[in-house]
Order: sequence, then structure tokens, then C-alpha cells
Amino acid sequence: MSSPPPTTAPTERPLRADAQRNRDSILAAAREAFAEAGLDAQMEDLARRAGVGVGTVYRHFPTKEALVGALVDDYFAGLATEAERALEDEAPWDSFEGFMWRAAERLGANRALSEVTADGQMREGAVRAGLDRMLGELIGRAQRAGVMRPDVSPDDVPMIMCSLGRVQLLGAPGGPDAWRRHLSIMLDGLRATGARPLRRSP
Amino acid sequence: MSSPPPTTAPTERPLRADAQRNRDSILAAAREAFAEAGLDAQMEDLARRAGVGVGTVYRHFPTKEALVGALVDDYFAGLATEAERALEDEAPWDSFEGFMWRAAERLGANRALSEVTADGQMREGAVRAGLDRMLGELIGRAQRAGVMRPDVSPDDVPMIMCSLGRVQLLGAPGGPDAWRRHLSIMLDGLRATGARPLRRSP
DNA sequence: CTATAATCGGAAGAGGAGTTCCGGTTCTGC
DNA sequence: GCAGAACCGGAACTCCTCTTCCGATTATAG
Repeated sequence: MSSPPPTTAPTERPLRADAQRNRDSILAAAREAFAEAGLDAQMEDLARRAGVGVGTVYRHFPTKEALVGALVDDYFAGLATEAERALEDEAPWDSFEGFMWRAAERLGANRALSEVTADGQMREGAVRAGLDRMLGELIGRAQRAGVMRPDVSPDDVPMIMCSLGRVQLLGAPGGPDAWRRHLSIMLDGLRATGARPLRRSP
Repeated sequence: MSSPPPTTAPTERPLRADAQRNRDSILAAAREAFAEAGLDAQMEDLARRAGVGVGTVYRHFPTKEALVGALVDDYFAGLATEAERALEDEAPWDSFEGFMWRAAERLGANRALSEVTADGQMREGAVRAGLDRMLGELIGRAQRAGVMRPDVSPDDVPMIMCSLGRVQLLGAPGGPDAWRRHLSIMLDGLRATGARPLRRSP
């Protein structure tokens, strides 16, 4: 995960065939397990899904956190792709909005991701993926076109995604699609139309 | 907590003087500990703050969860007061907005509350406090006056508070006041001005 | 003041989840 | 085909925190 096919750092010599196969199984199993159970997914369950022993999991990933890290990296790699795609679209508002919807969709696809949105780990991942720059461009473009309120900052995006993650974990009211309402309202708040100055302190 | 001065159910005979004193200390300590450390606060630390042994804590509250429950009840009692206050204010939008700000302020005052917003426990608490009815009134009033988009539902409020709770736990970007920006944007999205229909599915 | 019942304190118990360890097994280069 | 390195499996270990237990202590009734 996070690197091309061989899934091995370029400087190291390639894994033994069986080891490589196991590593791939483990990553796939981790994705599944964390997607379903969130961060509470247990290493033993994960190992069982991958068809290996826990020891083998630990041979490939030193800690549980490292496995989550792989997921996070994956997520941001996907976001970077979406951001590039959005930048190709010239429509100043729609490209931004489209990005937000797709990012939220990806976030919601894995429970562990939604749970982890408040962690510092996430922000580092975003930086690594070069998202900051692209987000800034997306937002700046919309603002110059006058369709987004001028006081929105790129930092607002992680904040919004973080809150969306929480709503995605929510059960009852609004059902599993409540987050769509949430994002919808939020986007309206970000538009230039009728917005009042953002409030910063009481 | 949750009941008037004697802090004892009316049907039981009063606690022994020392027991009552300890119970109060424990509640105060719990508030402090959970406010600072969130749900991770440990029973032993909490007992130390209260100046009693853990056994004494468990004599008064059967589980850790029961203690958190007391906090939650407190929170909703406070919200109910705020809602009544808001209903006395005739201004259809400002009364609603004022309620939201005050509710968020209370939520942010205790880390454990922010953490627990996604739990079902919370929703029961809200019902118990009769918040649903008052919220419905607050929202209906604003909608009839044409200052709030007509497709907002009372269920959106817990959703918004839940997401705010998450933002309040956030560290870096935006600083500790990021949630104010968040709520500010959200409120703009809820206004009638320039809103587009809420999106429910992709 | 004394008897007694309620209460206290904190050491020990219980359970759960991540991590380590090492004998046994399986590849890979020669 | 063989030797040796690399890898595997999963039982055992560690750590952590909630909860229980019971002898010692303290408040209240008579």
C-alpha cells in the first residue's frame, strides 16, 4: 500500500515470494477489518482474515498503528488524485464541491478513517500527499471567481472533513446518509451568497 | 448532579453524613477529571482527586459509565434551561442562533462530552430533558418567519452538535476556536438566504 | 457510651488487547 | 538436492484499567 505494485521500498532487496504474498493478504485483510470494525478491529481477527498468524502480521508491520498508517496513506493518495482531477475541471465552484463530495465518500467508506480524522497522523498524511497546495488553488480559484466567501481558508477543509467523519459514525437520526445533509448545509455556508463574516471568538 | 441539593432520590432515606460528603466530592472530581482528560480519565485518578479510595467511588456509582451518565444528564439539564431561555426571546433567528452558540459552549467545556456526542446515550439524555419539543418549536418559529430554510429538521441539531464536538477535540489547524468558524459557517448554511435544496443521496 | 450497621480504602482480581518469542517450516542460491 | 537464511504460527507474556472484596473505621440510635 502507498507504493506501486511490488509494495517494497526500492532500496531493499525484494521479499521472498511467500512473504510478499502474505504482506499483500495482510494489507487487504487490514482494509477490510478496519473498514468494518473501525480502530477497534483486533490484530488477531485481522490475522485470521489474512490467513496468517499474528506473528506474521508483526513481522511486516511493527505495530497496529503502522497498519492504520498504511490505510491513511492510501486515503490521502486517493484524495490527491481527486484533487488533481478537480483542478482540471475549470468550473470554479463545481470543481471544489465535487472534490468535497468525493473526499467525503472515500472517508465514509472506511470506519477507521472516519474515527481517526481528529488525529495528528491525518494531517501529516495530507502534507505528504501535497494536498495543501492543491486545496489552496481550488479555494483561491473559487474565491477569485466570487462564488466562495473570501474568508474561507484551506485549513477549513480538514476541519470540515473531520466533522463529517464524526457524522458518518452516527447512527439513528438522519440515517446513514445524514452526512450528506451535513455537507450540503456546510457547502451552502461556504458559498458567497448571503454569507456573513465568520465568527472567531465569543 | 441531576437532582436538587440533597442529591438523593426522594424515596430513599438520606445518606450518612460522611457518605453524602464523599458523594459530592466524587461528582466534583469526576467533572474535573473528565473535563480535562476526556473519557480516558481513570477511576483511580478520579478517586484521588476526590480524596477517597476507588472502592468508595464504586459504592456510589456502579460503573464508570454511570459517572459519565451523570455528566451527560447535567449537560442536558443545562441545555434545557438554555432552550427555555431561547424560547422567551421572540426574535425568530437570533433565539435559535443564540441557543446553538450556548449549547456549543457548554459542550466544549468538557472534553468527555465532546467525545461522547456520537453515543446513543446522548440522544436518550436529550429526550429525557424534553429538548426535542423545544428545538422543534425554535426551528418551526424561524421557518415560519422565513429566516430559516424550510427543509431543516430538528434532527439536524444533534447532528450538528455531534460534529461540533469533534471539531472541539481538534488540535492544530484553526486553533482551539476552530469550532466557532465551523458553527458560523453551518449557521449560514441553515439560513434561508441563497440556500439550495439539501442533498440526500449521491 | 456502646452496639451495630453503614461506609471506607486500597490491595488484589479479572479480562482484554497489543506484542514478543522461538521451535518448526519453507524458500532460494549453489 | 542441500544448506542456510528467511519466514511462519500461535501460545505465552505484558501492560493497563475497570471492578470486586473484605477487614478496618466511623457515624448514628438508644
